[in-house]
Amino acid sequence: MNAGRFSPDAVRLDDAARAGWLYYVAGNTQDEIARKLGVSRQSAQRLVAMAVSEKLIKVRVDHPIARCMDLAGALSDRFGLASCEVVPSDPDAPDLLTGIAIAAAAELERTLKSPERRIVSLGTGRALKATVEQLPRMSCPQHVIVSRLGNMMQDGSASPYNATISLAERIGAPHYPYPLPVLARHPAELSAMRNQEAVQNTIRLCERADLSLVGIGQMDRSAPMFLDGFASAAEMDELAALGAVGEITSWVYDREGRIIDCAFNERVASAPLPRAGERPMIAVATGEAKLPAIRAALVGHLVNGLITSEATAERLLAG
Amino acid sequence: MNAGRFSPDAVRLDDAARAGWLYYVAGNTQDEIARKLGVSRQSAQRLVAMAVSEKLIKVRVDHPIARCMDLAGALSDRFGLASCEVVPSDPDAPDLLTGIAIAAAAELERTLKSPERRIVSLGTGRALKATVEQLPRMSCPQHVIVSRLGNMMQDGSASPYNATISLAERIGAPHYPYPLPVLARHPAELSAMRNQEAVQNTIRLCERADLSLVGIGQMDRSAPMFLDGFASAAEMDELAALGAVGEITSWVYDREGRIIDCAFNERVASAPLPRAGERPMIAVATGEAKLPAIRAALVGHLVNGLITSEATAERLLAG
DNA sequence: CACTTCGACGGGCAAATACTCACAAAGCCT
DNA sequence: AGGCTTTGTGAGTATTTGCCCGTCGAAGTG
Repeated sequence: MNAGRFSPDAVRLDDAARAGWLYYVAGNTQDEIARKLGVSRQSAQRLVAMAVSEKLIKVRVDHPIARCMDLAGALSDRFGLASCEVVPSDPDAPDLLTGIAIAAAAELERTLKSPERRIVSLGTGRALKATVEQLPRMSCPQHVIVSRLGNMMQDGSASPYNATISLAERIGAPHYPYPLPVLARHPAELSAMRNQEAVQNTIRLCERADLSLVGIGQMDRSAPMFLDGFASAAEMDELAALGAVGEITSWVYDREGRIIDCAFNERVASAPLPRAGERPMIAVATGEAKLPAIRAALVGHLVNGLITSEATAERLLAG
Repeated sequence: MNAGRFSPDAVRLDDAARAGWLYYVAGNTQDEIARKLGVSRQSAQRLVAMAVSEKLIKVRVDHPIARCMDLAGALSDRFGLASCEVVPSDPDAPDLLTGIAIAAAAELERTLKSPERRIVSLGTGRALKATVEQLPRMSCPQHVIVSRLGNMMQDGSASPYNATISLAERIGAPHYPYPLPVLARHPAELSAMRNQEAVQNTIRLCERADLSLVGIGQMDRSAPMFLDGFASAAEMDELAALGAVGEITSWVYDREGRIIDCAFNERVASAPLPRAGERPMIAVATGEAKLPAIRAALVGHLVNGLITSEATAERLLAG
């Protein structure tokens, strides 16, 4: 028999383990445990509580979702997120948008269910488009949908993946498209544009949004920004040289999540991106290619929420 | 996305898992869960209850309870066991399988965690079935699961309590069902069966198993063997007259743990039971009714490991 | 199309559980 | 020894949980 074996502490811990076993495994009530161990009910409660606080009780949830919640918790801790959701990946198609779109739609739906007026601001992109498609039709004339960035290029042609209009249509809410192109031709033009009453108003709405959903764009040659023609190859190279790793509503940032001070960003007409606000600003993004962009956005607190896939969450934590 | 992924049931189960995680792992109250998931408190309660009833929640107590360790040590000494585990009993339900199933699952898990290939052989019975249910899902394609005995009666109907298939499914490992019925009709038939290539191969796997878990059957009128229809009342009487007190994978033995030389055993098709091998052969059994059967198995070194309950351990040592 | 059945929902309530507080016993320092 | 801190205890109370039951809507049926 070793020394500490019967020390008061050890005996008490044994009792705690026994109480914890009777409670969690055998399903007794604390009253029954008290009777069986011959102590008062309050003591039994304390023993059970001790078993928990001393980590004697290990609980695990045996469902794929559980792993996702573990990952979500870890991401929240690591990056100080107010909200984080991780969706199971299909191993064969880990970056399918459907999963995160469903999760993002659920988040959106919760906000829209409110009877009080809510302002929802949206970015653009495939992920958000898919999100809106997952939202059931509902009637919410009390809310307002506002776009955080323009819908067209300098030449007036419309950008695809505009989620604002579809969302507003789907839920029957008034909406505010962003009344500017994505990029101004030069900084001077931009400041003139910004003075317009409608623009000011829209930006104010964005600032007051009760929920904002944005996509995250990577900065390599598969960048949405490049593919959709908002930036030329030359511009992409230039940005890459400045350390750009990602963009949110066209604001280009570096690997620390700092909006880069450069010619391109000086032409970005989108609503300003507040750093780490109080209000939910949630990124909806997944995919190997977007990893550096997502990581930087989290590090720089450009967003305080994330909806992503299991595979991406794992990579984010590993890196 | 596979078919069932978004079926209503699956979604509900996901929510249940989520609720269970938030409740048991994250320590939320049901009210908080309700708010987070956007449902009423009552629904949250139902989800948590479902997570429990669907066995999504696994609890184990991580503490060597002194009394149980004493009993385990005493049993090991007395019967020369290589391993012995005693789990606390609930005084009002001393023979609950849950407790020993959790312990056996933990043992099994230790073996399965190995990156090298392991061969695990299993018997049948309620205890083993419960054990497999306690095992978390994991991915172990490197291991092999093999059954020590058949899964069906002479007429081809399947026996319940088959643990091999569930285990193999749960961990995604290849498995070898035992390619014979439990009993042959007569010894001649048996020796013909034994010559089959598949049978030889399966038996060899059993002999090389790195871990074997078996149940223990008593031989009175509550015998699993009798209740499940593998032996008639007449056969049971005959065996009792020959001094049978228990059976392991259908091999019937007497109170000294000797396999009885009799007509019944000559028809048993199960893999041979090596006496006191080097490799772990662990019995998972508890209950007043099984006492003589367990004691004899230990005395005769039919097994070299035991997982049982506190109450049973005490009785074994007392007798 | 009306009717029945079934399952889910949420309100309400009683039981179970967690927390607070005041007190007493035990260890500890001076 | 005496005061001090620490730790456990029981009583009382607030919170949380489990369950019953009436209601409602969807799906099935004649």
